[in-house]
Amino acid sequence: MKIIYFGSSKFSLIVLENLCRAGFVPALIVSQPDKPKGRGLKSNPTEVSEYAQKTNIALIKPSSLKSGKVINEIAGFAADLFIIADYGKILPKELLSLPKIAPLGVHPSLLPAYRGPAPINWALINGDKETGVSIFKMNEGLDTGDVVLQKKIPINDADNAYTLHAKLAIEGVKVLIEAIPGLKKCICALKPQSEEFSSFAPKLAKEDGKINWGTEAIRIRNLVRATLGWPSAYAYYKNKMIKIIDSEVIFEQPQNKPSIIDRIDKEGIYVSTTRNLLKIKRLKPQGKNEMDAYSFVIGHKVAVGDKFE
RNA sequence: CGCGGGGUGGAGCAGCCAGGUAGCUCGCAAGGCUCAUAACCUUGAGGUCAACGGUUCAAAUCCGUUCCCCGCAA
Repeated sequence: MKIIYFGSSKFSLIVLENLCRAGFVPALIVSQPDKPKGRGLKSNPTEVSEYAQKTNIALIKPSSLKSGKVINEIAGFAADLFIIADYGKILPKELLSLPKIAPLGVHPSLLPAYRGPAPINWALINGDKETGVSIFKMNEGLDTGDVVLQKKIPINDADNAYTLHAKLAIEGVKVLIEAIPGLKKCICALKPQSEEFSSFAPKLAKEDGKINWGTEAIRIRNLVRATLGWPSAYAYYKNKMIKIIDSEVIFEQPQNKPSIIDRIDKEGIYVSTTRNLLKIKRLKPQGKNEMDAYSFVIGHKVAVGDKFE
């Protein structure tokens, strides 16, 4: 079984690692070109590229998949299967027809729900109780191909963007491996996705992390766990940006207007919302390391009645 | 060389601009008060003020260099 793997992100890396561990080592890895990121804007390889270099698997990072040169190079591998997980670009028709069996996508949602780049985050923002992974036959659309196999995964109360990413990536590989043996047979009998029930999960913007205090505590907490890592749920305290790392809903009626600090103890800072209190447990002030909410209180003389914005 | 914040006892901060015996809140230890306590009172331990060099009678503080952490931006 000759596999070509397309991927870029952390999610993709976990899928790739587990795939290799299971014995499906790709003949070629295709990732996004190095991009300037981080402090100093240095050009850095994607996590998948790094892995390829570390393990000495052939790697290409084309800036475009449409050039004849790139297509020829990929065609030269005569692959049986493409596996595409969070690659970041749509594959053109010429490429999709190359693999002998099929181009397979791994997507961390129950398609046709949450098509697009940020399905995990949006499932958390919306407070969903379950999500899942889908293995589908890639076509020219954005996560619109016929579904081969799906698995539902419950979302626990303790889950956040990190844990759910990891969980879905690991489950995704399992389902993928399960799907491979019977592929040839089932690939022609697939049913198309229902357009009627489809939804789109757009990429998150910095602004999506901004906390709106004029809502229920539960929704703010969902935002906190959904955006952990990036872009992070944030608010302003005395004109400084504070990212909320960990929070909890306290089922008590707030004594103050939304965004006012209702109570403080060693466990955290309790902020009023339109319904219930939001307990901030860990946070990260602008330019500082992450810390317990109480440490922040101690160093910054935070008082009951102070306001977040 | 993209822009910016920061490195001060275990934690979070003040002090730096206008150099002159290291401070605050918390934690920790011991003692006290108390039926009792995470509450309160008293006492105490713990710091080469990131590193190196310079200026000075004197540097956490001024000047220079280096290392490390973080935010923005992507």
